[in-house]
Amino acid sequence: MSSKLQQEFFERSTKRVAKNLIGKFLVSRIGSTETRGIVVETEAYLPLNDSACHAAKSRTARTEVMFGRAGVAYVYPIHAKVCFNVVTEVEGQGCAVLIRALEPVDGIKEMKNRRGLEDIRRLTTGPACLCQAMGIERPFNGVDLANSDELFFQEPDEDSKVGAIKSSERIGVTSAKDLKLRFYVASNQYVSGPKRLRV
DNA sequence: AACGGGATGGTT
DNA sequence: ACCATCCCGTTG
Repeated sequence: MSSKLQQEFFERSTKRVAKNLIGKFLVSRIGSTETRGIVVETEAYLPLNDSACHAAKSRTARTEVMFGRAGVAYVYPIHAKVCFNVVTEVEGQGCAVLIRALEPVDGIKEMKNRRGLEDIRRLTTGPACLCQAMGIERPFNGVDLANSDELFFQEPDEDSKVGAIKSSERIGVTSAKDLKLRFYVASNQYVSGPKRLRV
């Protein structure tokens, strides 16, 4: 029987949560539609000494939920889209893990509808893409994922062997470039990547 | 009130 | 390489 990840899972170090979320399911049940994917790429945004973390600059209306309970969704708008994070650590720190890519598992037809395209490789590769595919929109900001039936993480039934996890610099950030806080399944085709595919 | 920069993504 | 798009924090 697969189980919903609880608050304790998220109330740990941000880096550890980012790593441990790899291989878990992300599930959305909106209306009669269920979509599900395996988390294959995350990024940690730390409570201290991380200038790329939204909460590091200021505690404002936008970042308020990052200072709340672990396990709560932080959904923020960017470039007319949204990205989805889960808040980590003990309350009041201001940190979260960004979900950057999923491997689609269930509800692929609905994902295609929401994304308006057929190519399965492009459904959930990228933080804003997966939000659109899963139906995650701004009202999900502040939702407690441990106590929601609409959006939550789930432990896979069996050991869903996901490949080796690697780390790298985070994508798209303009500060704290040196921190290797992106985690991804190296062999997975749904992992996103820097635009510039330089070697 | 206005300004400018994004934890993006799609097109040229 | 370029830019559509729009929200939000900052500044005046």
